[in-house]
Parts: sequence; structure tokens; C-alpha cells
Amino acid sequence: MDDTRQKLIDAAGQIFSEKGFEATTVREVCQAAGANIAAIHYHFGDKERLYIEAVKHANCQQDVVKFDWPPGCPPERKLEGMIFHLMEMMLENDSPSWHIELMMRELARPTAACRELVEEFISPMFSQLLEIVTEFFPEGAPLLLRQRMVMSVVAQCLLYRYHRPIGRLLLGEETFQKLFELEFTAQQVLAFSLGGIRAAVAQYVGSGVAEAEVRS
Amino acid sequence: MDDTRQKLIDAAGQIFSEKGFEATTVREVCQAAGANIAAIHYHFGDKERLYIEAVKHANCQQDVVKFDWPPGCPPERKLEGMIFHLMEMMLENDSPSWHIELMMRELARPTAACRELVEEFISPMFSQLLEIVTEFFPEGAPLLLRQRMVMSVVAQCLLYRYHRPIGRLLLGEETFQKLFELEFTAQQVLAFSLGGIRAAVAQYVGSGVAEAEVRS
Amino acid sequence: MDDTRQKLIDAAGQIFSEKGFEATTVREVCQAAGANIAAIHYHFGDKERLYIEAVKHANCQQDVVKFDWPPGCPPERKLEGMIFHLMEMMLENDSPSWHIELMMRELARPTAACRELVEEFISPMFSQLLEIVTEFFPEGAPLLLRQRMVMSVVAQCLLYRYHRPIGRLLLGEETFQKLFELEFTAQQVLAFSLGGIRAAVAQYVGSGVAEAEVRS
Amino acid sequence: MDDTRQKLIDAAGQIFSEKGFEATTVREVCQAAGANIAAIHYHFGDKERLYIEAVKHANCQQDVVKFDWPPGCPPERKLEGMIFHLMEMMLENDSPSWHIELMMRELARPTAACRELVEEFISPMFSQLLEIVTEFFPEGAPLLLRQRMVMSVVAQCLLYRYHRPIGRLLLGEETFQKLFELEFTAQQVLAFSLGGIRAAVAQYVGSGVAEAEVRS
DNA sequence: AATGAATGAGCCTTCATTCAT
DNA sequence: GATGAATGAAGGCTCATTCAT
Repeated sequence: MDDTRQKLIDAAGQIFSEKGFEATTVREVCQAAGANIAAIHYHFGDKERLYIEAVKHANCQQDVVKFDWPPGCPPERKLEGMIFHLMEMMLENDSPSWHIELMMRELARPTAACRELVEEFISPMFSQLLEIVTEFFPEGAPLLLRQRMVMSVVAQCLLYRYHRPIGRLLLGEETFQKLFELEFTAQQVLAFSLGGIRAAVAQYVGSGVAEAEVRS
Repeated sequence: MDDTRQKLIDAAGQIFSEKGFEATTVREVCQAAGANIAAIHYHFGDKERLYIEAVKHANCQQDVVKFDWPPGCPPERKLEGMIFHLMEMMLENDSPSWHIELMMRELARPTAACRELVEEFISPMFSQLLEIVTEFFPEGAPLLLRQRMVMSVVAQCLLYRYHRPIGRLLLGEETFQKLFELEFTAQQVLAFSLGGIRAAVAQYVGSGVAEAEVRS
Repeated sequence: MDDTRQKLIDAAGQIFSEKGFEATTVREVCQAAGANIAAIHYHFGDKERLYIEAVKHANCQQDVVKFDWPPGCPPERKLEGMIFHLMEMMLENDSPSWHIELMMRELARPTAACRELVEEFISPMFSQLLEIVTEFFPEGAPLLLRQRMVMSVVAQCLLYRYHRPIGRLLLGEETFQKLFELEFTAQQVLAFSLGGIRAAVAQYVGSGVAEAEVRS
Repeated sequence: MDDTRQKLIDAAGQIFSEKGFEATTVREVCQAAGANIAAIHYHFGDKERLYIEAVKHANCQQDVVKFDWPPGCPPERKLEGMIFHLMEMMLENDSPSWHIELMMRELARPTAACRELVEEFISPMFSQLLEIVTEFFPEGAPLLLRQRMVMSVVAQCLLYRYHRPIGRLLLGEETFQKLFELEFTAQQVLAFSLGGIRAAVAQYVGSGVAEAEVRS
């Protein structure tokens, strides 16, 4: 059956996401999956291949959301949608699913499994955000500038996943709970991001106008 | 001599920062330090204690910069200073020093060594940023809001350290080089951050005025 | 089909002869035979039984040559025939057949498969040689002496199979090639053997005469 | 102490010589040596290195006998000495020493450890025999022919080590005991060899004379 | 104060084998 | 009759650690 294989991937993904590749032993994965020690090497070859398979599985399950914006939908709206979506992924605390966590690990310390992850998941999401950001700018705005906007937006979202433990230490439990609450956080990240983007637009337009004036 | 102890810490910090705790073996640390295999347990007790010591050493060396702003210095100026400083730490590519890298690891996956790191390094820096951010707001602005600003600023800086490998994969080598160039990056992060903060201030003031008007 | 069974034996014989029993895995045998991993245990029970079957097959294929000497054929002629035949078996370098090699292994380190090999192959050949040797001696020569002759003859032949690698190391490639060339080698082994046998005969006859004289 | 290392080599040599490289487990070697499983990898690196070390040790202990022939000693005498020496090595049944056995294995199936064995042990012995054989021939006898003589002599000796088990099967226990008895065997091998060599000499001289006559 | 030798637990992997179909 | 999946024992090896000096 393909059952064992799947159970193995699930158990592995779970444990890998908690402890990382090195600290995870194949024994505990097998035990968690209710499978034999040799099953891993039968199905996957070795520990690393199992890991890669788990990462693949994680980003297969985690489909890139394709928003259907109504025509004429303002970019502010779209950005809001994306930020909320990202924040949801980052903050879902009761997640029984290890998918995100494993992907996060992979993004922080890329291994062989990373390329695919980037191509199938990160890149599409980045592109979507880039499109949205582009709408804020007048035509012809440099790609680098728009990419930077995306990075600043994404950075804020990621912080809340990567640095949750530090947040708790730094801010104390109570503040932490508030600062990491989904609705609230997403709203403020959105506001900050909009401010940042608009400032960049203004600066860009200003310099452009200046240049135009200089030219004329 | 105390020399061996110090060499051990240096070698350990170096290797820990490259490979992480699990993947580092005490043997290679000793070898790199030119010390005996038993030296670690003689000087530190065990591998974990050595790790903690290395982290401690890292954040001792990495002193929290205390800027001496001239009186009346505008917060924009201060923020610029801080962001440049942070970015410098994050981006120094030719860093022969493992200090930052080890701290970053610790922040992403805190261990026993983390509390001290937070108290001695992160917290002071966070406070400084919080003070600066506070200057942008009218008195009485909620702490949570101001903390959020700091987080959004810091998030952008951290991204450029944590996700360098992904950046390369995602954007291609050429774009990558440009997007991760210090001066340029810091400038744009500053602009974005200023925009974000001012937007938050405006929103806060607006709502405050609204509330005030409602009250009156 | 019986086809799989046969393919399995062929593949097994091949690999066993190259690597020996321990170093051969059933997996690679099955793979080489294009059969399923379970096929071995289906057809033979276990690895050892397969090995024995391969050895059996080897000595079945390798039929004991039965020379048809013309009546009155001198023993020198017969010995020449046998030595050439043996040498041919030992030296055939381009042998695509693993039969001899496997038998050699078995002779050097006998296993369960050995008894049959001895009975069906070695013993008949030994007997034939013994008969030939006997012709050199006057009637009544002790069995032990004649057996010794056979062993000395056979020993020379075997050397060229067992110690080929050492020969190469010891003598250098060029000399090696010459010393292991069939026609040449067989001729010299024959000459040496004839000399040895005749010396033994002479010594035996001499001592016999002496004894006879003493008796009379 | 170097004690463990030596015990390990002894135990390993013993077991390797009995079962061969593959069939020997490091666990049983350690157990036999009263050492820990990790000691092997501490002292030797891995199983193969241990094996090589054991082979080295075997041929270090087994010094090449250097005979002191009185001047004018006839080659027959020398040959007798060598054959007895070789036979002694080959036949010592009560040998608690695994040295010879391990060397024999190495000669039959050379591994990485073989080159040294050949250089330090086989080659010197071969040379000594070659010198002795040369004395039987008139000056100018071709090297190949003389080498062949050595091989035929050595072959006979080796047979009694390699094929003891087969001998037992083939000849029956009683005959076996007699045929493998040292004094007796060596004497007959010597006689056979002398006969072989003299025949070769005669043939060589004869052909030489023939050629000489043809020339004149 | 410092070290080379030794330890034992545990790692990943491979093996011949058997099970269920 | 034949197979893909699964098993468990055991393999070589590495690790952090401790011992005896």
C-alpha cells in the first residue's frame, strides 16, 4: 500500500519541522509512523531523500492562493488580501499542520529541497505581490524598486513566524499575545506597508518630475 | 593557559555559526582550535556549555552601539543612523567574524543561550529604536503601536540576513547583488520605514482627533 | 517459467564467482537476472541454497573430458593431453563463463556445495591423472607415491589460476603476459612434470632394486 | 597504552584469517580483544584499515629466513632447505598463529594490503629461490625458464595449504594424514622438483647444443 | 592544567527474509 | 507462479563523554 509511505512523510514532516534535519532520527520517525526502521530506506532510499520528499509534500499541499479580484479592485484592497493571507499562514498557532514550519526552515537554511520550493511556491507568491505593488507606481518604475517593496512587505510577515520565541522573551507574555494576534497585526502591517509604498512612490514621482523639469 | 579556552570559543563560534549546533562536532572544534579532544570538557563541561559560552562571547564583543545624537537631532536622522547600523551588521559579506551569524541563529531557534542574548543585546537595541519611534508620535501613543513600528523596521533588516540564499534563488544573481548592496538597500529601507511610521502616526492622530471631536 | 530460475542461477554464478558468497547480495543477483527480490526465496529457499545450486550447475556444465586415447598411446602423450586441458581451463582469460572461477572458489574455501563438486568433477579428473601416472611406474608402486605425482602436476596448473594477481605484482606486466601464455606454459609444465615423475620412478625403482638385492 | 591496539590486531588477524574480511564483524573482533566497539575506529579508522594493519603485522612477524649456506654448498642442498622451510610454514597444523593463513588469503584474493606483502615477503623469497634454481642451469639460461622453475616448486608447496580441505575429501582421512605429513611430503616434493628442474636443464642444454651444432 | 586512550549509546543503513496479495 | 511491500536483526561507524595518567 501507499499508506505507509504517506504516514512516513507525515510523521517525518512533523518531526523535521520541530527539530530540524540533524536532530531528527529516523527511528523516531518510524516509530511515530508506526512503521519499521527499514521502511524509510525502502521507500525513500535515505534520510535526506525522505526530508526532501517531506518538503515537497509540504509545498504541494500548501497551494498558492489565486485571488479573484473583481475588475477595478484597487491595489490597496489586493494588498490587504495578500497580507492577511500571509499573516494567516504565519500566525496560525493551533496548526496541526507542519507544512508551513518546514517550509520556513527550508527558507532560512536552504537544502537540496529548496529550489523546488522556491519555484513552486515562493516565486509565484512573490510575483503576485510584485504585480500588486506595481499598480501603486506610475508606469516605468524600476523593477528593483518594486521588488524592494515586496521584500519589505514580506519581511514584516515573516518576522512574526521566525521570531515568535524572541518576541515572547522580549516583550513579555501579555504584550506578546496582543502583538501577535492575527487581525490586529495584519491591519497594522498593512497600514505600515501602505505608508511605505506610498512614500516610495512619492519619492520616485518627485525625483521623476524633478528630472523631467530639469530636462525641459 | 587561558589561551586554549579562548581559542576553543573562537573555533566553536566559527563552526557553530556555519553549521549549527547539531551538525557541529566537538572533534572538529578541537581540531580547529589546535586543542585536545578532552579540552572542551575540561574547560566547559560539555558541548552545550561551550555553545552557550560562544554565544555569550559573541554578544559581548558585539557591543550595542550607543549613538551620541546632538541635542535637537530629528528622529529621522536617528532612524537613519540605526537602520544603517543594523544593515551594516546584516550585510557585511566578508565578515570574518562569526558573531552576528551565531546571534542570528540563536534568534531564529532560541536555546538556553538566548535569554542572555536578548537581555544584553536585543533588548537595548529594541529600546533605542522604540525611543526613536516614539519621537515621531504625539505623546500618549499606545506602546503596542510603537512597538509594532520597531518590529516592522527590524523585520526589513533581518530579511536581508536570513533570506540571502533565497534571494539569490528567487531574483537571480545579478539582481541579487544590487538588491543586497548596503548603501542602496539601507536608503530604501529607511524611506519605506519612514513612510510606514508616518502613515501610522497620521492614522493615530486622525483617529485621535476624530475621537476628540466626537467627545467634544 | 523455468526461465527465471535459470536466469537467477546464471546471474548468481556470475556474481558469486566475482565477489564471493558474503560480498554478494541477493538484491544485485535479482537485479542482474531481471527478477523480483522475492524470486530467490521462491525458487531456492534462501541465499545459500542458491549458491549451492549455482555451484552444482557450474560443475554440471563443465563436463569431465573423457579422452579417447588410441590403444598403445604412451603415457607421456596422455599427460600432455591432460595438462593442456587443465591449463586451458585455468588460463582462459576471456572466459565469459563463471563456471571455473566458482569451482575454484569452492575448492579454496569449501562450503556445503563442495562435496558434490569433488565427487562429480575433481575425483574423476584425479582418477584419470592417477591412471596416467600409474603407467609410468612399474606395477606395485605405492598408491601414496602415485597420488603425490598427481598432486604435484595439478598444483602447477592451479597456481596459474589462483595467483594470477600476485604473478602480475611480482613479475611485472610484461613477464607476466609471457609466463601466463597458454601454449608456452603448458609445454613447460609438462616438461617439468615429466622430469619430476621420472625422477620419482627412478628413485622408486632404484630403492626397489636395492631392496630386492638385499632380499636375495 | 598500546596494548589495546595490539590486542585488536591479534584478535582481528585471528578472525579475519578464519572467516575472511566480509564475514568478520568488528563487533566480534572487539569482543575477542576485550575492547570496545569504538576502539577500532579510534585506533585504525575503519574495518579495512584494521585488516590492512593485521596483514602488515602478519608479514612483519613472519621474517624471511635468510639461510647461511656454507660456501660450495650444492644447490640441491639449498633447495632442500627452502622446500622444507616453505613446507613447514604451509603445514604447521597446530599453528596458534594466524599469520600464514592471513597471508595466504591475501595472496589468493589480493586487496589493498597486498602490495606490501608481496614486496616485503613474497618477492625476497622468490628471489632466493630464483638464485638457487639458477645454479642448476648453465650460465645464460633465460630468465623466464628459471622463473618457471620457481613457480613449479612453489606451486607444489602452496597446494598443501590451499587445498587441505579438498585433500581430505578427495583422499579420505587416513591417506590425507599421510600425504600431508611434513617430513614425507617435503622429501617427495623435493625429489619431484629436482627431477623437474634437471629435465628442464637437460632440455635447455640439449637444444643449446643442437643449436650450436647447427651453427657450426 | 591538560591529555591520549577508551567508552557505550546511538546513528544511518543494509541485509536476507517473509508477508499479503 | 510470482511480486511489491514490509520486517527485524545486525552491520559499520560516529558521537559526546569520561577515564587514568
